[in-house]
Amino acid sequence: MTNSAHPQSAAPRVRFAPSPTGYLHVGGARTALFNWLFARRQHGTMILRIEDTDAERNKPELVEGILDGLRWLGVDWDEGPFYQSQRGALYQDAAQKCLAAGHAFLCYCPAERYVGGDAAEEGAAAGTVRRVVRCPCRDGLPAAAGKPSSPETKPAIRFKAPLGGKVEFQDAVFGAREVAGEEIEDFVLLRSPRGAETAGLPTYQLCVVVDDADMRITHVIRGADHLSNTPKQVLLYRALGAEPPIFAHLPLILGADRTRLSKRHGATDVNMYRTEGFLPEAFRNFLSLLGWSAGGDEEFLRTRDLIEKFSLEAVSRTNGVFDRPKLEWFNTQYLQKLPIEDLLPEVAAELKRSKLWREEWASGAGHEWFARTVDLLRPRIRLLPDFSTWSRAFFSDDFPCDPAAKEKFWKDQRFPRMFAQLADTLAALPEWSHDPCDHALRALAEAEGVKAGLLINATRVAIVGQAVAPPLFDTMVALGRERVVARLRKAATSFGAA
RNA sequence: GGCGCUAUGGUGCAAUGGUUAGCACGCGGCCCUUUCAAGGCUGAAAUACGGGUUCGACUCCCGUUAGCGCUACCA
Repeated sequence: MTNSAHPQSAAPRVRFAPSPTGYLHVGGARTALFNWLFARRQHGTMILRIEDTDAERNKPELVEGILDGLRWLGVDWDEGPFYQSQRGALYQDAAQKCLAAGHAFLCYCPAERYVGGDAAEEGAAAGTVRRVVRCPCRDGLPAAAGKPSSPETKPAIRFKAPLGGKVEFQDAVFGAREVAGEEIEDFVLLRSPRGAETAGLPTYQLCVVVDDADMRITHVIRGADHLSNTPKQVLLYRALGAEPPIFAHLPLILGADRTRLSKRHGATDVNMYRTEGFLPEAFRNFLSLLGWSAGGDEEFLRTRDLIEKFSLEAVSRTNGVFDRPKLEWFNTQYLQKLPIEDLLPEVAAELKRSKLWREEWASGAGHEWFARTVDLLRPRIRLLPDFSTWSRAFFSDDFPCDPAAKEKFWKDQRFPRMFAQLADTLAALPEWSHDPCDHALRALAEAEGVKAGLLINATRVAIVGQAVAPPLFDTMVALGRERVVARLRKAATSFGAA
């Protein structure tokens, strides 16, 4: 009984559904990115939904950080954000509907009767109950388990999982999936009320399905950690009279030791990468290649390329390691290869943060100078803040002189004299450009009987305060005659004297 | 424990059942050179193991091993 709203016939609708129990982590960001790439590629709709049903672990103040992370990543959304905490009636209705239709039952078991996870292992060893597969309450025997059913006992609502048969669904990444009905446990839909005033809160399984159905999500793209839970959700879709969407489970992102990525692997908060000064497009490129590839050998893929080439079918099924060195490589690639005008705003923002920015660089000749200087600097920059630290001497006269770099030259008393001499020569140059500076310095070096390279290195330290900088004469041109001459004169008097 | 997923160099990805198994990061060497980068060239480095199927297997099937996921009144 397919209707016109069948998942595959409509324009795709996808969603990213973080829960505000922490920051936006790398794995979530990758999930968000893939949803977004898919939506943009297919001209579909991207929806943002905040899954905040866990009243205890949920921290509303974290939502803004997650949204910031998404915005920085360049992931935008067409609908939402919706909050599950504000949609309670929908879940209550759905649970009642399941109950009325016989798809669910009231469970009077105390919550602590059944345990899972590690505790289950211990329980198994002790020969006690391991897990809920078939709850004794499902046949309408509230007290069947021998539990006290006092008038105060408030039931949970559990889904009545099938005793046999198969549950099938389609996964764009993992293929056609099939699970035996008896493998699925009687999972909770509505928690039993804790305390007299609290209504039973819905569980994740109920909320996702109700919302995904209500929001007409056609493709559920999420982490592979949800793969095993999907059959339960498929059952719920059917019970609610909805057609299940197509699923696409993404392989997990692991740390260097191949365990799940966590804080001890370093930064896992996307906003930390922003703070460190990665370019969002570089981060996006790197992230997109974790569990996906465009097919060929091309790796430098700008956002438009990613959108053009993205497909769920090309997503890998293998968990991948988050390789920070490669992320850094991507960043340097973007720093170098981006059209200069695309990079300038990021650099300007960095300089503003560091209070080094000057409005005259925003337009006209000042802007041209700014663009040329950034262009000169960028092959050596690794992270955005390097522009205001490592390259500080290019944007301010207030910069430190590296003592170690200075020490290499200050013992040689010829340098102060040569700096003074060079300053005079440069000041008198008819034209301020690379070659005249070059010739002037080499002529001086020859006259003084000093190797040109040595004088070049010393001069570099004199005018930018450090041994590492772009080629000297390009640096001179970028700094401008005024600054170079002034800094040389200052070095002439302060260099030898310590 | 049960159920499931996965397996190509250290890492991320390629390879219609037929390639000397390719690219990139990282690592080593060389070139360039005015410091440091960048760039160019280059080297080492992989199909987890065992059985099948096939003329031929990284590719298909089975088993083993390992890793991971799920197994919550978390999401």
